[in-house]
Amino acid sequence: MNLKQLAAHLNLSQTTVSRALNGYPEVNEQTRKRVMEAAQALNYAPNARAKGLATGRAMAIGHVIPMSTHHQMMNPVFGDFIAGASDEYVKAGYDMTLSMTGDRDEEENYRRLKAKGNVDGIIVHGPSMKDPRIPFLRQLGLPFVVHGRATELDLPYSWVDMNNTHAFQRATDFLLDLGHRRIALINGLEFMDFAYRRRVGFEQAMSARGVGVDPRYLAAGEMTESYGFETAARMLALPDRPTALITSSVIAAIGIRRAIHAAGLEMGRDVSVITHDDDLSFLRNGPDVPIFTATRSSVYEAGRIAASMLLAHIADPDLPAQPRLLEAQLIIGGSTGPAPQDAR
Amino acid sequence: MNLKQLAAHLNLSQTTVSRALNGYPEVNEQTRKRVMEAAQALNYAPNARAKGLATGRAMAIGHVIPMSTHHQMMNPVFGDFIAGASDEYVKAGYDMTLSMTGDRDEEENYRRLKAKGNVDGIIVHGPSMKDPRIPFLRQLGLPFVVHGRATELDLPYSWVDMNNTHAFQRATDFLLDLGHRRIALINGLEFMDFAYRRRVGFEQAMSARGVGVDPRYLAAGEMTESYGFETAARMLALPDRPTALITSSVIAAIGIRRAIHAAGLEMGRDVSVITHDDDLSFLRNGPDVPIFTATRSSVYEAGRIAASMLLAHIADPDLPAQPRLLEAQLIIGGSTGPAPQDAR
DNA sequence: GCGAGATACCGAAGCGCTTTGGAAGCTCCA
DNA sequence: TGGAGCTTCCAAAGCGCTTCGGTATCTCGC
Repeated sequence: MNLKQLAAHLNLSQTTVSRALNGYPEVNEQTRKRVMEAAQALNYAPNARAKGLATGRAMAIGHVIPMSTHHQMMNPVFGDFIAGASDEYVKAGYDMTLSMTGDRDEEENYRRLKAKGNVDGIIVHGPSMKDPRIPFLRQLGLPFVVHGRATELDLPYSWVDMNNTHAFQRATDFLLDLGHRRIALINGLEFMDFAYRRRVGFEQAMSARGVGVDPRYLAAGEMTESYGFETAARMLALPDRPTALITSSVIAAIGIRRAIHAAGLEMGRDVSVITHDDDLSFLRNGPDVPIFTATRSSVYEAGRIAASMLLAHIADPDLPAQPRLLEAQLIIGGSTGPAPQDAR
Repeated sequence: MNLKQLAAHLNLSQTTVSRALNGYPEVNEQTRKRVMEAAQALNYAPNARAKGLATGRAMAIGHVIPMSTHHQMMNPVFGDFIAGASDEYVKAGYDMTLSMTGDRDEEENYRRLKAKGNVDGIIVHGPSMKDPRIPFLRQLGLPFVVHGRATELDLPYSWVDMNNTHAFQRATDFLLDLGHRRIALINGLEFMDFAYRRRVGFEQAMSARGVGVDPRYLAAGEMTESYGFETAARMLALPDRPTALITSSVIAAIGIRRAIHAAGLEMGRDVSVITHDDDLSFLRNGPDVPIFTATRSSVYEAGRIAASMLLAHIADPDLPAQPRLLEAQLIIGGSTGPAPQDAR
């Protein structure tokens, strides 16, 4: 069933039917109703490709996920972000297309995406500190919004990011207030912008109190359970082991908890833990009393915001670049407590 | 840059340029080379919408994710599956589009997907035991492959699924061999086909040895960490607590581990645990010595297989429906051991 | 030296939609 | 009563590609 057939069936021209369906004013309300009903009954839906060809708009958004270390990065956060974005797209009648790219020929990839013309804009995931994709996309002229940002780039572009620095500053301050001094940071890979910023926040809080950062208490890696476990186990084996650990993800925190138990210690008493919590749908940090004290910021929400910003940019290409900084909550759970007396 | 311009630039007809680019034989090799080079230099890429309109093929696959309990289902497994599928699509030059649907008006959704014509086939995720989508899609005539299957449906259709029944049968047998008798199952939601099959496997193994299943040892719910924790905590508080637990996901298993520790017990000694392990990229079950004894089957691999099956169906619509059953490995980790003497 | 068969190219139609540029038919007032 | 001004509709062009149906040129065997 296509427009032509529908028009013939209604004894109307394609023009009129098209206009009736798209809400143009120059069509009689009765006619419109008749058209709508027929379309419904024959379950006609306009062919998206033809529509796109005629209008020059794809009505679709591309999400490009870099898979740096081959699939390692296909991380759990992504699902929730996508879900949030999708909710916005659905409302606006947009589709969502996914492409995973290796880091190789990334530019070529975006260029094709534009030339092929099946997206009207893209969301950039997982920016590094000086992400070359950002200047490239600006020059390419395809609307885009970055989830996160690139610290070392001084260009106007739209992004939505959590205030990583501030969140980790607060988390660190909280631990310092509890008397902790030997505080460790088990961070994500630090070429990723979010991880870099988190370390900065941590270090700022420490130096603001005149507390030194022991390099043995710093680690950065892929945020897996086993990375959390191994790193924490190593640190806890030190003669002057840290009394508190801050980490970047609940998954790593779970590994840390395991290491604490394995060392015969108790989390929240012997060793405090604060994690960042993306509020993932399948990894709730305890429904009522949170297991972990955490800096929390919903990545689902970030997805929604990024999507609606992008849609705004598409609707009005002259819209100036727009930054959007989300503050994390600091929620208190059972994983933190005052520093043990003997460690003060 | 479009075909017309490229053709003009080369002093050739659109026809010839098109044929040169698409590898048709009726074009001089020198001409083809010249065309290819010009296309590369001017970085021309054919407009996908126009191409689709002309060929009737979208060169894209749709993934439809049901979000039953509003986002709860946006589960961690999905990311890895998609990554696997994507690898196949890239090779074949296909794109991937995602749509998340509520359970409401699901049919309408698929119908639109077909009418809009921006996918050539779809992958169905998370089938329930009598999933209405399957008969509907068959009737709709859009090629599809199901990840999982619908036990109560007796229709030919293509699917790729893990042998859930057999995997859980083996896991149960393994525990029985270790002398366990009070074995609990903490399962996923049992209207989901995979969860149902896992319970069947469990029960079959138990009854084959004449061991009864205590209803207090059975639970089914959303596979979150806290569900694992709470359920296990409840069961472990029973006077005749289970000596072994089988569960459906590593995430739940992590919660179970926490409950075991919280009860002052040791996993692998006082209580054994076997989990199913989807071999997720961000949740490796211990790189060398697995933490959990597990039935393992890579969902990334399932994604690859499903995708390539679907592509085959698209290439040849007459291909008969094809089932594909993947066997899980039973890998031994540190979470299982002989049943405690006093429980035998 | 001529027709058959390759070879290498081209013109134009058509995919299903939107949208421009009218054109009927109607109302309504001078 | 006639034409200005609406309202309501339509024919046809065009979006960028593929592909059908040709055509011109060349090769080659007899």
